[in-house]
Amino acid sequence: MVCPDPHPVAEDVSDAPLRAFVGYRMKRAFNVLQADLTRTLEPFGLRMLTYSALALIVENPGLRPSQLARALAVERANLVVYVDQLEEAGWVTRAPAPSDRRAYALQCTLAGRQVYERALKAVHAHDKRMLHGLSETETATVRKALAQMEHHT
Amino acid sequence: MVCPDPHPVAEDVSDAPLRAFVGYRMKRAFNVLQADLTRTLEPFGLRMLTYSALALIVENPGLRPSQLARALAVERANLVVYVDQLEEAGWVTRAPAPSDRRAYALQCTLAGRQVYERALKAVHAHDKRMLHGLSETETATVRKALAQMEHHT
DNA sequence: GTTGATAGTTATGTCTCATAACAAAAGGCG
DNA sequence: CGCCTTTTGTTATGAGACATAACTATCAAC
Repeated sequence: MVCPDPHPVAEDVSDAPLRAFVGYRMKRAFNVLQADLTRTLEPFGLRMLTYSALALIVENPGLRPSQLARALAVERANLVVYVDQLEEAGWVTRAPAPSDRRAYALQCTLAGRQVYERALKAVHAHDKRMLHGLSETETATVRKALAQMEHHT
Repeated sequence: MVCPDPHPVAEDVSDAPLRAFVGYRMKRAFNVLQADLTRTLEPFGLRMLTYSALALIVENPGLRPSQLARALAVERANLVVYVDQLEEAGWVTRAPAPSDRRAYALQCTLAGRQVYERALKAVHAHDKRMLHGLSETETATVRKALAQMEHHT
């Protein structure tokens, strides 16, 4: 049974003229995804970029900030802040690089590895949530399409 | 013939651990798309959100800010700024709404309609660029997947 | 050694997005 | 009619992502 709205709300306007564009749909979908991922990471004290940085540090011990910035496609200037946060949390250390006195070798601590592994499980669950209802071939197509768009600069 | 790099650059680190997630790929792809769209709209004096707002005002003359905010999924507080910019550019007017003295009826001017129609062509070309290399069925799958992710809050 | 490029950092500014608070007006209800 | 809640547009404010310029220290090449 339909429950009539007691507060006559103003008519909803359609955004159909914008839905013609894949870019608009991506923006809307990404906003939803980002909100869900932020909620997913919040209990661990991580955000999208600090999680990404921590992941690459755990998987590539000893890498340097400039390498990390290139891998994540962020500016070195901004990466400083993310590494600062990871260091303040006690998850990452800046050790002197053996071959270059300008650079640091980024290492994760035991606590850093532990929080990463717990967060990794949550992020996997998040990703599965986002892809719910899509077949294997469909998700493969989406991955391929996104890769193509990314390299189509 | 391979040209040896005279400046021995630091080894590239892979972001493979993050590529497992569709969310990460979406972020990377959307950054590229957003940069291209920003360049596309810049000659018209428009940005992503002012273009979106203008599009819905042109296609739905007389709609009110609260309706527009709902359609675009942005907060009313932020929409004010976008409408301000469109009004200052002389593309949109805030006329008093006949039935509600709190609200405005948003109308586009002739200049607003003209800049919209020219920008629309450019945005269509941008969208086609972004989907280059994908078949009809593949783009249909991408649209379906994005719609599903969006409504999977 | 001098020069030019690179590493990390700091400061600054823009854009997107969210929230809180407010006055004016509308609508429901006794 | 008066009371109360909601809605509307708005302002102010803060967080977060992103870019750029400028600086010091170091490297690397000639």
